[in-house]
Amino acid sequence: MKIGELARETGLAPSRIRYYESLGLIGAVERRLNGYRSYPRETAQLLRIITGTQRAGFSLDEIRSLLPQKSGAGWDRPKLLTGLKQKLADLAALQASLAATQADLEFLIARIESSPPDGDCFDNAQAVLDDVSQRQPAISNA
Amino acid sequence: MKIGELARETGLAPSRIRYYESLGLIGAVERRLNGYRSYPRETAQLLRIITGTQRAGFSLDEIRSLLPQKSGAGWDRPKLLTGLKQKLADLAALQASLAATQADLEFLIARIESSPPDGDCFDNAQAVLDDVSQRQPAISNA
DNA sequence: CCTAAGGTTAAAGTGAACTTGAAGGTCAAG
DNA sequence: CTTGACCTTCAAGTTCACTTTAACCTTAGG
Repeated sequence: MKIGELARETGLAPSRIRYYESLGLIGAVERRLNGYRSYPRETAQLLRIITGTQRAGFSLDEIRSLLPQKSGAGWDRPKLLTGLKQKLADLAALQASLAATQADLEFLIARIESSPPDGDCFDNAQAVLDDVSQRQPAISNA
Repeated sequence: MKIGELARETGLAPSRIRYYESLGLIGAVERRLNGYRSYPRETAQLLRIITGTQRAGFSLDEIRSLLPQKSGAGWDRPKLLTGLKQKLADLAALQASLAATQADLEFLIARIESSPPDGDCFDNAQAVLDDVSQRQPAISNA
């Protein structure tokens, strides 16, 4: 699989894929005789995992630390497990924070929908904002 | 409340708070006679909402479009509601994607923990990676 | 053979989100 | 009345995550 095909399959720009490789996120890529990169099928999944983890709030540096290098000398299993479990905890925290944000949004929407249909001016806006502000901490901030 | 106190309370740098103001995220801030900014108590909550929404994957530009400007001429209620509901949908999608990532991680951890304690070398790593790659799409990519 | 589409590298450019620096004003304590 | 902590503005600097550009090579098709 050439880089263009992989790009089409994942929706990522070829430049982005090469960039990830340059950061060590993809490991060593096989080359054809002409110098073209040749990817195994799994790379698409790997890229999806990378972008997904990214959207979950992890930096590319953090992601690299999680991904085992195919080309590496070997794994440090305990270290890897610790890292993975840490990320799992992070993920849970992020999800909680997301849920809180979602609750905030839902509350805000309900408040607006149930407010008097005629009075849509400044005071109303202020009241809604105040209501939202009054709610519990909701979001745990790093 | 002066900017330093607000900074301490929220854990944000004063420069960051001024930056948000410059982007129109905080609206008009009251000033004392000496020119110092003076914040009402709610601002801390507002900042927490901003950072939380940010962590949920929204840009400051998007966040501004969601936040009503206290100083603005008025609200466009239908437009606001549409925007909020769109964000809610986005949030749900992001949560689903997070859950999938979490499932991936849990699967990976289980796989590593149950693998032969002696064979912790390259082949093992490759097998784990392949297993993970084989799982369902898991992450919906933008 | 020529062309168009796609591949290669290295280096420079971009946009978002901040931070830092310079140069200065304010204020309470000693 | 000076010192230190805090405030002000504005411009410039930084980091991250890419993209774009330039110069060049490869391959398939008419």
